[in-house]
Amino acid sequence: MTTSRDDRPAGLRERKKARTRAAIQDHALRLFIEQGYAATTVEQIAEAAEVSPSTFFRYFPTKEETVLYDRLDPVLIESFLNQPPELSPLAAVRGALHAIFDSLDSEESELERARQRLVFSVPELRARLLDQVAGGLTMLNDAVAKRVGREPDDFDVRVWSGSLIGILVAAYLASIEDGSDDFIGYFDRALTRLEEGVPLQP
Amino acid sequence: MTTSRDDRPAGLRERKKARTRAAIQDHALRLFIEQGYAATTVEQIAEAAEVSPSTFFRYFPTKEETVLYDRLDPVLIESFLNQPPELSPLAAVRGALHAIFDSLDSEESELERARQRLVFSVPELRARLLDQVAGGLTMLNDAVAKRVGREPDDFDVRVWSGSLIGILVAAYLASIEDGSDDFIGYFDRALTRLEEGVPLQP
DNA sequence: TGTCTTTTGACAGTAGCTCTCATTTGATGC
DNA sequence: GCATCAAATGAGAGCTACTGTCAAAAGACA
Repeated sequence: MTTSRDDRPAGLRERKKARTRAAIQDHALRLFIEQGYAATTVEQIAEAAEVSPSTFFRYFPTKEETVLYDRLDPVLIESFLNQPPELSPLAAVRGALHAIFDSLDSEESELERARQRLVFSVPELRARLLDQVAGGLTMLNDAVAKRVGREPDDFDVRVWSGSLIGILVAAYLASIEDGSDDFIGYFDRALTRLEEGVPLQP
Repeated sequence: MTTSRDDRPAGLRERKKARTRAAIQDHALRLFIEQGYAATTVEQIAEAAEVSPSTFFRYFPTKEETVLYDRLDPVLIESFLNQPPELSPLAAVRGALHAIFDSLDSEESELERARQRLVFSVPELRARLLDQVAGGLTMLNDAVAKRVGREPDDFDVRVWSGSLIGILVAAYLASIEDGSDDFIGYFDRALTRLEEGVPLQP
């Protein structure tokens, strides 16, 4: 049997769980946008999703996590690792970014953008997001090391990965500040600068 | 009259406030190290510092802040801005880092290191630290822009600042992982790499 | 249908944090 | 010194995120 994507919904139990999880997350996001993050209590979310508060915490360890859980992250890493081996690390990064973000339909990317706006405007969430980014740095560093055939604790590799993440964050912030939706374009330009050795003439 | 450093303790009130603040922070740090961060309650800290819990929250908005408040941060920025104008941005960064960290006596830097270890081991604190780093990026970006005579939203400037911060964080993490105390040395090497255009050959 | 396992809800409890109000304590003019 | 005012403090009530326990409900499987 061949199911197109999310392979095998399996039992009723699993499907119900997935639905509950999605319901909680959706209602949470909606309420946060409508009334603000702090002003929305877990109890309200639970009620909206028609579960008890206890159940809420069985699905999400913290209120923050309903917003922070990023479905794209693991997909991005996987895509990076699957880029053709003859590509340079930087070209592979570029390829992975495009592969993922160009595949989102307009509804998905609109929701994703709403989520990002929320994360950036709530200090609490922003802080945890950055911690995730730092975690991503380790993963990226390992992947880069593998790709260029060096050790993960190689200093050049670490510095390179660090600059890459720093550049991406800076480009992302720039796109937000400019009010632009085209963060992929910003990423591209930033990657090109890194390719050129991060020049900076007065 | 010449007071050596912290100019004019002024009134009794001010001095008492400063003492209370320091007491809270010191006892908090001590208790965190002794019993762990989560296991230490605000009530315990308040009791140790001989103030009421209400007073604790008048001095620090959150429990986290007792650890996170970094006295070196504003000093670093100031030092960067005061570096001789003929230096390149990168040389100015190097100069500022050395100016500050080389001036710490052994007790100060030991305490600072204990604080850093704590911050890095508690996810909650680490997350907020990173948010501070992101805030620092904006300040750095503005300072760099001024230094090279460009606009703060200049893309090259942003990318450069981003890569610098990313590199410093990566170098810092590397020093921690290696168990080295010489993070200044790591910073230096990382800065040199940036100077060379962040090369990475396979 | 009956049994076993997972999921759920009710409830109680802890701790971070806010707010209010009365009391104390340092600053200041006389 | 003393009276007056502003700032600092403590006591206490209250909200909410989060944890842990236990019994009831619902799906899996025979």
